[in-house]
Amino acid sequence: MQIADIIRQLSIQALKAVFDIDATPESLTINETKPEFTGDYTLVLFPFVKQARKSPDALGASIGEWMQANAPEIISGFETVKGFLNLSVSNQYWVIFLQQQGGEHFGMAAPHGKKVMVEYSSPNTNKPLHLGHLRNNFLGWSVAEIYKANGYNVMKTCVVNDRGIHICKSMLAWQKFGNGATPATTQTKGDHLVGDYYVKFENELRSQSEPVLHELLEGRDVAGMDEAALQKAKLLVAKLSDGQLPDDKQSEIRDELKDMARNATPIMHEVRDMLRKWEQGDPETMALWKMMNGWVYDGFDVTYKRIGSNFDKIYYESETYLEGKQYVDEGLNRGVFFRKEDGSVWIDLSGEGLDEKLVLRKDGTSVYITQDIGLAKHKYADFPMEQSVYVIGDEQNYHMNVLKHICKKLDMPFADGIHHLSYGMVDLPTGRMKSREGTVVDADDLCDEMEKVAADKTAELGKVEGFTEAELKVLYHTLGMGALKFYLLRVDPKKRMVFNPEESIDFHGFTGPFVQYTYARIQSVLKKAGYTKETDKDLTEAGLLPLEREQIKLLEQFPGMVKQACTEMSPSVIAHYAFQVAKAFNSFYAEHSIAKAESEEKRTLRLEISYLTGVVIRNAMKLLGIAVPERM
RNA sequence: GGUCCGGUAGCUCAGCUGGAUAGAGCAACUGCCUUCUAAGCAGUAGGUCCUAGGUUCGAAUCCUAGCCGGAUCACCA
Repeated sequence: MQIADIIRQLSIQALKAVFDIDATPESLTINETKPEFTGDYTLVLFPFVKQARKSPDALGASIGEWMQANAPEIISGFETVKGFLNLSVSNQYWVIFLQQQGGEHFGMAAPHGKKVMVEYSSPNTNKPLHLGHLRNNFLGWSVAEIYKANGYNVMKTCVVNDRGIHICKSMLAWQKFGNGATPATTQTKGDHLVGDYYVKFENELRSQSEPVLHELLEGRDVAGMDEAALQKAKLLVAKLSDGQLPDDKQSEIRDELKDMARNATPIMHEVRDMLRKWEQGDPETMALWKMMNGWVYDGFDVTYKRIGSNFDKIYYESETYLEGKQYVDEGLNRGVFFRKEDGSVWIDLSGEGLDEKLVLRKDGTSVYITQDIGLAKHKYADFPMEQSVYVIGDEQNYHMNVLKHICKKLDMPFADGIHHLSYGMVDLPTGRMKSREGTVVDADDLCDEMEKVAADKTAELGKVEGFTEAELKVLYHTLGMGALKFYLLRVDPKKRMVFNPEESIDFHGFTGPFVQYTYARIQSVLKKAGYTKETDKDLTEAGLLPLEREQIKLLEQFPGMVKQACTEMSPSVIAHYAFQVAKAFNSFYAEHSIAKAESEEKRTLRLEISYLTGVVIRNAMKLLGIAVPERM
């Protein structure tokens, strides 16, 4: 049990014994004592002043005395200040903790058999990965590690969006403009090559749609548009030329016309044809699809390997997208869904504060949500988990809410365990990333840049001596990825965040390399001092200086942080904690000599503190997916 | 318009199940490398915690209203 919980228990016992007050653990406020007062943890007395019918000072004194008398091995002293009972934890407690609780796996809970699935990454096979995907990947990986550290059996999954009109766009453009180009002939990474053709498609579409839009605005008929659409377009144009509409309404109509024009272009007709052929299983189209997707997967493999991401199971949408339909029948039979006159199927979620939601089109084909229902069921069949975490951007909050409600209404056993780990978009200092303006930060480029900066800084500091070329390469990778991951994970996931390129490559302060540096420093000290673990030496008499005590206190909190990170599904908790530990150690290091301590007991004590700090940093960073170097 | 999320130092972010004088990092300024790694440490300066009410011993934190920013409310995925 952690010391904060022990103090909580003691407080409850004291209140009962001295004042006969029944307090619940939740009704107690226990904080760390502010540095300006003496003590380690503080019990807030105000809530009990009335019941005890004592002044805060008297109340605090009684409780403090009781604790000191009944748990002298834990509480060594107390002080009541203005309604706050500041409790000092005994040196003995801290030292015993340091010698006995520590170990290579400190902070990691034993397995308890509960299962959790974490779905993350979810790439499209028409574009390479970018900065937003990195936030997703790092979050997913880290949350999976955090669950493992809390004793869960974790299955990491990835759902690949490998079908649909957007995939066909790359395929069509390659057919039209590619001249048989392959990753090999062009020396281009497969995902980038395919992405390039996606861009080519969009460019072609733009140039084709401009004249069409012009025609529409002129009120002329456009080939390839059906009668109804044409009528609608004419109506919109008439509204526009009216000149009566406010600006925002006007631009809305312009956007709508633009869309219509885009859809009426020859190339959009072609791409829709291609999708139809794909759905019919046309051999030629399938072959093209398989070939190009293969290129993309080869490219993704390289990137995933580089960023240290992998999955236990990959689901391909092309294989699962038809599965949801069978549950529509089930839902209809049970009255969860209803059918409208046109044949479309809906669910009414107005009771849940949402709207009516379509689950099957009138032509009988499934929509996004239908596929997700099918996939959820499929996942559960593969891995009957208690919890299922979806790492998906916050623009899908509504969708995920709907999915959870539908699964609940269908009485799916995993429904209550569905959690949407919703994260905010990554913006640039200049605003949001826009592919049209070419401001998207490519994942591969970013990794290159980070490693290059790591190399430059290392060279600048003259720290390359004693490393082989191969070791340096590993080090640059460790540092570059550490900086990037830490930068993206230190922010609360649900918040939108700003990616400042200059700040992200900073290796000072609240950064990955700072924590990594502290770890390397510790290993260097331990190595030079010839450290070996000593558990039988009696250190309780050596006393604890303030910085020594602070450091042990911080380390003792690690298991609690691991738990908190899990309940909050927030790696940022770990990032902040890891930084705090590193920062405190550096102060301690600067103030006290470790290997040349004043006495043998102090030397042993400080080596133990250093060792456990190293363990905590390594384990905490591992939860973030960040490796730590033995030297740097 | 409905729903959800955010608004804390010049910038990026903690703190939000109510607790003591609101914290880090970056940027600025001052010091500290013949002693275990200076990618470090110590210090100075920097705040209407969006606004206005309310709840109470106590509010950045809870409630109400409003302001600003974002997302979403598709027979797209």
